[in-house]
Amino acid sequence: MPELPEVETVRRGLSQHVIGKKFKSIDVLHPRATSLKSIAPIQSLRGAKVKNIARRGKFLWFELDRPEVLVAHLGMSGQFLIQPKAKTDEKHLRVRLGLGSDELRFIDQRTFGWLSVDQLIDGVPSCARHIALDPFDPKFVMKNAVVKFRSKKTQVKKALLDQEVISGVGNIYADESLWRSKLHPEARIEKLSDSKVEELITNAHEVMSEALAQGGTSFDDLYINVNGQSGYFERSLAVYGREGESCPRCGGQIRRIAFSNRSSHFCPKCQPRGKSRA
DNA sequence: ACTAGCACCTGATCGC
DNA sequence: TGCGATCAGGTGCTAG
Repeated sequence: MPELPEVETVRRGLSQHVIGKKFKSIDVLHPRATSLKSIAPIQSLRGAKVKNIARRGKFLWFELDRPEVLVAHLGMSGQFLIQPKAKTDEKHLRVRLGLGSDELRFIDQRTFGWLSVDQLIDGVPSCARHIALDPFDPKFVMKNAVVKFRSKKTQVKKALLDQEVISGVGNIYADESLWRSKLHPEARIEKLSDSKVEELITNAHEVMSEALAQGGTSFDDLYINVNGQSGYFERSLAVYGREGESCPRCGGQIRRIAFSNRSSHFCPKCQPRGKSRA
């Protein structure tokens, strides 16, 4: 579910409410809430004080007053909520971290999200070391990303979603970036120039920046900020979830096609597949 | 070494 | 009303 703008919105919310607080108690209510890669039980972080909260792509981590970090991935339906201790448990509450009068709750309907204890290697949790820099990272270098992107022999949308090429982009912002770039999701990368790939990555960065400014995209309450607020970028989407509607650019009819157990939304009129090879 | 495909879950919605 | 099929913001394993 949550892509970079949503995860960054959550990171900012957590920063406001959790930095400087101690995990006074930790209760794990579902076994799948802990990643198999965790180097220690989540409960072992009891007593740790949160110093900072960092992110790369869709991975979040809490830096603590000890060498270990608490890593979190929201998967498709994970969320963090700051709640008063007395508040009734949510149906899919998986982990409860006591902060004093409030609790930090990790809630996750589909259980694809997880928490883990990990160590930092060069400032990044070892479980996230394979994740590429995202376009918001100060160390992100466009030229390197373009080279990596063009080395892939696949469809353009596959590479855009490949978190080892560029991180942070998910299904919504992939479709929106491709629309902005007038690229068919199934276009072959081999046919794209350096400058076209750079344009695509720039558009991905831009659409995610705009979404972040709106607090992300919320279709329902599966994605909300730590205080329960929705994001408002849904109204600005051009193609995602708009099958059958008119393309805001050319008026063509937006189509939805199958894409590896999921969907791609695009305008066949202004996102042509590209010239077929001779 | 690379890529495609599917498994991992729960719940909402749609068509019959 | 019920029931199966399909779909949903992601990642990672494995077969080829």
